[in-house]
Amino acid sequence: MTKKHDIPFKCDDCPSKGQGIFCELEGAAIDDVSDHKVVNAYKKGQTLFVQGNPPYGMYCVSKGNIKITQVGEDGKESIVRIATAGDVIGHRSIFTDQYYNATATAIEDSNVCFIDKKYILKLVEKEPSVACNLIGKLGRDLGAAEHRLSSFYQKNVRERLAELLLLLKESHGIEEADGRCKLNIKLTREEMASIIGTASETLIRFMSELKQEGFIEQDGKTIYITDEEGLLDFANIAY
Amino acid sequence: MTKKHDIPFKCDDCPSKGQGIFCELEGAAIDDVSDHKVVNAYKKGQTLFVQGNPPYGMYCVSKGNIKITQVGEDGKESIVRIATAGDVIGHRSIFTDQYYNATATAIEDSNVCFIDKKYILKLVEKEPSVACNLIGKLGRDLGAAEHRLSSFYQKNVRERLAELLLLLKESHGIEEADGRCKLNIKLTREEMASIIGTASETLIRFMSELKQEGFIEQDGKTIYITDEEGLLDFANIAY
DNA sequence: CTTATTTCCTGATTTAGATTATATTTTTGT
DNA sequence: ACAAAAATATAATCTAAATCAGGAAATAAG
Repeated sequence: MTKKHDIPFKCDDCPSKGQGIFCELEGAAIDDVSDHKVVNAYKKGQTLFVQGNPPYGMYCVSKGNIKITQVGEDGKESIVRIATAGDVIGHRSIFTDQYYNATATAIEDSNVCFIDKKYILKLVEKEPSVACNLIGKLGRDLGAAEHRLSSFYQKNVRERLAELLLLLKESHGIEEADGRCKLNIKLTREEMASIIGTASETLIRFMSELKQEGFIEQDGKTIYITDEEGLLDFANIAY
Repeated sequence: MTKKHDIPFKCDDCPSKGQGIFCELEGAAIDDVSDHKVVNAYKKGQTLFVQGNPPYGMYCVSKGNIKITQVGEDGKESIVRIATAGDVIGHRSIFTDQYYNATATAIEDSNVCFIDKKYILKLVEKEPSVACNLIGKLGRDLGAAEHRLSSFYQKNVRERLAELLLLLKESHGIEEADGRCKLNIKLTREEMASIIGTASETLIRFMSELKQEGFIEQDGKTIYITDEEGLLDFANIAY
């Protein structure tokens, strides 16, 4: 594995400051967190941790996007979650006392802080705001996972794709001057397919369809949403 | 809706004592919880709360089984989780400040305690053990949801059915004297189908297959697992 | 007890999407 | 800059599971 590069900075200077579970900590309290973390720079494709390994701490994304994947016996990869700036990863395993049941991989060059397990467990006991934010974060993630679960059964691939694009708009969308919305995340077709649980060929087919219908545009690997209403319609179509 | 029936008792006398998120509270602390709850008896089929409504508190199952479902535009129902004695329900919505995004329905006669929202929020700040147990509970639920998510894509219906039966054995299995394992939960075929995300006809077909193969037996609506190894094999089969 | 309703089961038919195959474009490494 | 590898794209075929259809059991209701 390529050696990851260390770049020290304080939580107070983090680009994702005010977004994560430490957002309510101030002064000495947040400096204390800074003193207990290590910042690592991961190149695209590098893994933070691997399914089956024991957790030694928690990760907090400062910059970039990390995919959380599960690999089946047959080698098929499913993306169960994507973590962005301000998100934590690996927290699940710490508090449930289980081995990692997923693998975390940087899908672009990212900065991620590592915080020791013991310190986090202590911090949650000491700082109710951290505990509450963590509960909230887990709660929203669980809500999202359960929503996707029912989508899987209740919707077909075209609808799930439209839903995915709208979700990515919420989480990574940037409104452009020309009225289009740029999705500020680069995913391969394979990765998009493994989020909505379909074959990449099928996903590509429906992406082409969406482009032809004029709902989305593409510039290299960057996707622009040009007609949100249309996508909403497309996502609801019942057969 | 049929009137639900109130039956007062203390947390210390709860059949699920020691299993839930309050398990580390003792003496005055647990009595304080008792003073802030109401015990309700729900008949089979009664709903605790409905998707879209605002949450006023949290539910803690004392006895019985509650299904958590999401209904799509087309009316299809997905069971996203089943809560048993010791489990909490509705906690997600309280801490994420969202409306309920699922409906909770008793699948058998059950006793469930209701705890006011304000009190719970205060308790989590005051009692680190409750916060940690809640984080652990959410973490395990999230892990289970994400596992099911990847199963959905990576496994076919027969494999998911075998997996479901093995999971039900873990959560509701009772070892019988004759070596069989009784699943102490009564689900309709429709409900089982909506857990693994398939049509009831398809589920019934594979259930018949499992019976013919001798992996399971049935007595009325009660399922017995007679060959766990066989099921494990059945769940792994790759085509 | 009899009827009605719901749940369970099995077979036939259809279809959404997986799989296979092949070509083109883009990215990566040297 | 160029070759090799990876990602994208489109079309043709195949299959797992949905849907449709009809009856048997089991439960509930009168």
